[in-house]
Amino acid sequence: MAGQVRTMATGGRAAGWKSVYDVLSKDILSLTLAPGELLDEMSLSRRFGFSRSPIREALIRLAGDGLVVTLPNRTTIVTPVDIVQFPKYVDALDIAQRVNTRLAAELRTEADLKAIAEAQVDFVAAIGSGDHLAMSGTNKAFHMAIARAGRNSYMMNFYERLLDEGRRILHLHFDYIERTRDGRLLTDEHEDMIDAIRARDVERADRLAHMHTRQFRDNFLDFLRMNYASSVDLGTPRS
Amino acid sequence: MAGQVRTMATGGRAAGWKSVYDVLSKDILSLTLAPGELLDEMSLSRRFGFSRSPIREALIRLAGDGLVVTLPNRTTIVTPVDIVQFPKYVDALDIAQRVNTRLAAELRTEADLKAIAEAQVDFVAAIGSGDHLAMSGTNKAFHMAIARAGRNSYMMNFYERLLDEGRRILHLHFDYIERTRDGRLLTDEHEDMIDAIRARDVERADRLAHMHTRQFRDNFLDFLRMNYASSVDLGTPRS
DNA sequence: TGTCGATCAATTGTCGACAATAGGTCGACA
DNA sequence: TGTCGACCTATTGTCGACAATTGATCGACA
Repeated sequence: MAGQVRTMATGGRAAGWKSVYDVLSKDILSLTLAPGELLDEMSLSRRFGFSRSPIREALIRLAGDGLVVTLPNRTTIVTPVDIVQFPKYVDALDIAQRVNTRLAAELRTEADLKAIAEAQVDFVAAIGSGDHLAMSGTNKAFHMAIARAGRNSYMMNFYERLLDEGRRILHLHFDYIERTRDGRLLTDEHEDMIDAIRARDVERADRLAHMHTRQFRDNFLDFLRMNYASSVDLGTPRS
Repeated sequence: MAGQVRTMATGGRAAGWKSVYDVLSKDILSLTLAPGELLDEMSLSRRFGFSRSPIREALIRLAGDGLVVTLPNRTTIVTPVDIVQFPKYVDALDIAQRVNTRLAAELRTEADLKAIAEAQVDFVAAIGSGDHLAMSGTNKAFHMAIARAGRNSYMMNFYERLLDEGRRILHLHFDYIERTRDGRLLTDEHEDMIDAIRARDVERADRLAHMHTRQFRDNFLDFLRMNYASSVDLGTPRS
């Protein structure tokens, strides 16, 4: 490490583990730390300039969030993105997205609408900036604002966890989305959802949420279907 | 503390935090450790006979599970049972129960059915034993066997977290249930669910799951409605 | 060449000490 | 009597050291 990152955290105690947690969380969500990558305490201790205790505490908290995997006497790893589980992920996201968006259409206040609209403005700005981490972060913030309007913390927490996994999946194929979608990234769908919530149209909100999940799924499947490699003629295999 | 509980854990390292985690987890779920109760590291260190590090690690893991609340520089507390949120909890449990039970009816194998049936046998035995912790534990295990048959780990994890909270709520009113239900505790409903899953009757499984949630809700609301106090005549308030 | 046991180094889990924090108590003052 | 500041104590957060674990390497042997 060329230099230590000894973050001067604002606020008092717990500045150790929290600063480590925040940085690692961001790095994992943005795929700066790749799925499966090793996170050993000694390296992190040298990198952040804290002793191993706050490092360990940050890692345990990240494990609680599902972002890393810790096993006894083993080096912690960044949680792998399990593509085989993608269909299960999509099914769960669909449920969470539909329930939270329905609840928002049912229970929203004027203040909620304002917050959702502001989150969408931030999202559109992030799209313009080209900053992938900001894009995935403001997308999540938009959906969290909707979930907040739905007023069920259990459903919201479930949704948040799924959205975080979705952020990592998004980062796997941002380049692809930008090339094939003129960088649009589903902004129209967000606007439609806002309209349905404003109109208290629960069924429409549900349908839009469902379509939103399907779009996300189809984007990723298209990405997986893509063949990046140059055409290489290996000849016809002999049987 | 009259004597130390220095548990001789099987297996190697991580025996420190894990044994603390297991004991505290059980105590919290059974309400032996009451909601809101303080868990200070020094006392736990003396109680379990470990230094504070594994205690802290266990507490951070318990916080990740939602069983305790840790804040910087504050003594950790057992997560309160928030009765105001009970309706939100029931709505979320309803979704999770229905989705997992539907999926089980759709995707179950013969091995799944066997596992579910065995879990129900354990549950019935626990009812007979009168051991509240075993009753709530085997009830959870029954529903987890169903969720396993549904094959969506995201929905299963969500359900598990809700069932754990439900265990604590169950422990709040076990005596009441036993007095008013002849200790039956919904065993017939479990059998009906097994039948629907065996028959791959997805819609019936869904309905039964929904009724199961409603029954749980109604039991608890009846319990809250009960007046335990002896009748005390304070006279008619003067306006 | 493959297998096994011994050794070593780098990690992880825990220990106890030190420093920082927060709440309670006490005395002074208005 | 209520408020404020100083002091004290018991906690929490972090430190660095020690012991345990694990994987890699090496040498011996068949």
